[in-house]
Amino acid sequence: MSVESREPGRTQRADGLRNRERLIGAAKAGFAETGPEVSLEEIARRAGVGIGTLYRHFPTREAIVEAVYRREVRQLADGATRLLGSLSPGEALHEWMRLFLDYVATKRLIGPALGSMVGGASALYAASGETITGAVAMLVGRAIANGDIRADVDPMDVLRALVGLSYGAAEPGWEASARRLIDVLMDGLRARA
Amino acid sequence: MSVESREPGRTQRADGLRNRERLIGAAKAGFAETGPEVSLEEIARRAGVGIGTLYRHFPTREAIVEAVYRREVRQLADGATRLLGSLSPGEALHEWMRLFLDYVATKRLIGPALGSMVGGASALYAASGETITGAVAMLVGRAIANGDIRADVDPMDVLRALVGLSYGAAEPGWEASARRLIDVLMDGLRARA
DNA sequence: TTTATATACGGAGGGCCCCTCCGTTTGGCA
DNA sequence: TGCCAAACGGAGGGGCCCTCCGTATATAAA
Repeated sequence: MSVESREPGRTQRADGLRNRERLIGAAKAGFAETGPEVSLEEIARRAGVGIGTLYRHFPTREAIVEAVYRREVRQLADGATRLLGSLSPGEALHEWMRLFLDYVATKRLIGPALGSMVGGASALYAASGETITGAVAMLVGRAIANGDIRADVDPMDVLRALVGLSYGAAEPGWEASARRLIDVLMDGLRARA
Repeated sequence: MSVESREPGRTQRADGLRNRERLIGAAKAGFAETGPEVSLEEIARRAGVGIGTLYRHFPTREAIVEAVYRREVRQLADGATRLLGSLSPGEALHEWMRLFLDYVATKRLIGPALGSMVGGASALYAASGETITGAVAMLVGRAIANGDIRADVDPMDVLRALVGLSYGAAEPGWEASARRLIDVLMDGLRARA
């Protein structure tokens, strides 16, 4: 927050930016491997950074949790554009659905840690919902326009399917199963010859 | 557990029993005043007991949380019998409903701390549900038999009403409001002349 | 009553964590 | 190249969890 929008008192130093990114990455890895209770000192260690640096960038635990979440949402949305740049629209949609699974895993890991944010968390989730809706609409639209998938597909249906797949994330083996189901879903979406 | 059912290798010492009770009491007070994250050392301090003693009686945090919960349920159930011994059945029911509020508060405070018990927690809750169902059935039955309340009252309806009152426990002022509503409910239940 | 001993007690101490504070280093502009 | 705000790192105070073990005592047997 405070670091994101800085008035030009000087400039944002490159090392500061780098460490910030490292910390977010380390936090994500820590959540994935240790769970939501991973210690802040552990995150700093993983990032190869002093504990003081962590606290300067993220004054509270929630701050860093939120940062991880934001970055994940952004990467998911950016992923749509990126994939459309290098793959056929149909393939891009397919690949993006796989990306979505990773996002779900993150959300699940991070949700608990966000519990204390009371009101703020729901606003955060709401904003991310819009971002994702936009991304899926774009992907589906392009895929239809290109004739890769059936023309009567509602983007929201695709999103609902993905959300549906997310129930029961947590059980072991969930991700493998979800990936298979995504392949099936994609087959079903494809335009018939 | 291990302490509850002891084979007669010797006897359960009186001081041990006393401290166990003190610890449960202190834990309840701690949950009420500090919340579910109250530290075990704080509980021991409140009980006027060394930390070692706490750990001997309750090897894990869950163990003491569960003990508080069990005691609360038992007191609620025993309360029904006790109240019936000293008051008219109608008054006993009225007073017992007030007791129920205290139980709800405890459950709310303790529920989060039970999160880690995974399967065990639901079994614990289920057992307590039966205990409470029995108590309310007895109270209502006696009150009807005595002509204190209308004869067409289903005990489960009373229980449902009480559970309904419990929604929104957490907001400040909830308990006072719930107590007033219990008076209203009791008026409604009373047999007409 | 006295004694023996299983039972119970208490708290020091090791390890980890949170968070602050401040002396040191360094990136970037002039 | 030199300056200095920006950024760094980690020691240190305080807390919590949990174990371990020497000490005290309730109780049953003598």
